Amino acid sequence: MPTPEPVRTDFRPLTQADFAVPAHLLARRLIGCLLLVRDGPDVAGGIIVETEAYLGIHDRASHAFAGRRTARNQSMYGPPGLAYVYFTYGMHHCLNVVCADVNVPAAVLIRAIQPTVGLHLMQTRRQGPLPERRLCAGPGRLCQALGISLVDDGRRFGGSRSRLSVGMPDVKMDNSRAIRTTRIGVDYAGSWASRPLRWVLAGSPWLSRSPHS
DNA sequence: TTGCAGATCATCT
DNA sequence: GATGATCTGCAAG
Repeated sequence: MPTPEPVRTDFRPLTQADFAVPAHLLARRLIGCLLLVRDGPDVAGGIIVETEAYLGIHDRASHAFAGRRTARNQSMYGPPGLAYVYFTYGMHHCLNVVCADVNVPAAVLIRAIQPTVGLHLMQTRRQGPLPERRLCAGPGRLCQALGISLVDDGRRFGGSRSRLSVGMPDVKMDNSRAIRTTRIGVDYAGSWASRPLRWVLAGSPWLSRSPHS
């Protein structure tokens, strides 16, 4: 019989102004923030420990490279503070936070969280039991654990009663250990592949991959 | 611990 | 028809 954890909703949600910054700044800012996803009475989420910035039309690794605008990526062109959720490899969803400005297709991919809220629910969704460090370590795993799918594409990150919310916890994690590394899985992107646009909380056991592997 | 192959399908060319 | 902002299990070292 699992012990229910307290549901923490005591945090300051980020506002549209917080999201209206370039992706590399938001990627840094999100490290240490709390991400929560509600599903009726259920809540799941945790502390963001790994992000990647996708800068826009000049970023070869971005879905919006060269101004590409399709049915899939149109959320990227929306106002800051939307979710851009896409489906890939035939089985995985990935969650991004749209930032910058309307018609500027920049976004931050959430790659890993330290799960803190709704652990039992996340284990169920992931068909666990799994070691906690594998529960939300990777963009696909994270979406599965949080129950995120294409129905969340274009949804707004709102206040603590919204389905999606992200914000500063009342006791903010020390993110002075946030460091930059290169992004994962974008080897095809030429010189953009070697740009340090991935942020991780150094030494965190919850990362999808260590910075030096 | 590391590396590879297979799964599986929306999206784009 | 090819590909991918991935994950998993298994085999090899």
